[in-house]
Amino acid sequence: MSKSELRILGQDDTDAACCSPMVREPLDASDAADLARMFKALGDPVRLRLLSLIASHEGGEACVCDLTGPFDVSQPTISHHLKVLREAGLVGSERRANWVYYRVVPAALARLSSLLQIAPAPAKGGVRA
Amino acid sequence: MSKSELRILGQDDTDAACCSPMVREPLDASDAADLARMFKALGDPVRLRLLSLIASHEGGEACVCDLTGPFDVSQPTISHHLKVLREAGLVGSERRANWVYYRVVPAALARLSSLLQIAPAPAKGGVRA
DNA sequence: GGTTTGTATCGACATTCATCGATACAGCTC
DNA sequence: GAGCTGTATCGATGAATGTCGATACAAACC
Repeated sequence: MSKSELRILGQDDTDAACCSPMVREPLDASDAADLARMFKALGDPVRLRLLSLIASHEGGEACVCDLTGPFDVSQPTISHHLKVLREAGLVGSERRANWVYYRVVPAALARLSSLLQIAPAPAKGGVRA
Repeated sequence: MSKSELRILGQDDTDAACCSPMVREPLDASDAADLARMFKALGDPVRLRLLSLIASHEGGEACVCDLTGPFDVSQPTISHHLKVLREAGLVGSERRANWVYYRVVPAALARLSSLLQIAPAPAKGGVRA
């Protein structure tokens, strides 16, 4: 398993219904703690670039050997950052032969994205035209 | 002024064109540093709930007096967190009489949201509808 | 089996961060 | 002006974080 799990991105409604944007209602404390762990994982430039490199890599996955090159930090540091992303649920990893391949977890990114989504036209009375 | 600034949310295209999702191409280092500061600001449960409270408050704004109640932390701590959100560009503040009102900066949230947006159908071979 | 290559863990260190109490500042009301 | 209320800043402190070199683990290759 875990390889054949390629589900369509916004399609799994187990997670899809979870996240109305936070303009609609205030987050409760437990949701906030959960989401904050994910945002915190994104709160480092190296990790952000790592995620971007993984997401934009061909096939949607990249091995660690592809990721250590573009940075000025050491290999243990890259490994540490990947672990943070993995434990936040933003990426998953799989070992194939000598290499470990990382790929993004689309549902996690979609959850954060939709949380930050803002109503395009709030129809809030005074703001009209 | 500054009160009449209520522009429609996703409408200002000055920032709207900035952000192709990071699946399309890897972020460069300076963009990543900029974005990481914003995500880091979201990486705390108190700040996330603060932002949510502000965004969901009627009129799209809330005074600090509305924000200190729901938390177990002290008033200076709330003030500190609001400062972090403000310096990250996620909220703006305005003083009116005794009270200071905070409101979200929609363009900032939209930028982060669209960055995390994932291509709805990557045309990955098998996954098509 | 020994060696080599790719990745993760360990221990240490400097820096940043979240939090607090005390206090200062801003603006209202009397 | 005096006092009051709402908010921000200051200084301190314990905890978390990013980084490194050294080292351990995993899998291939000879």
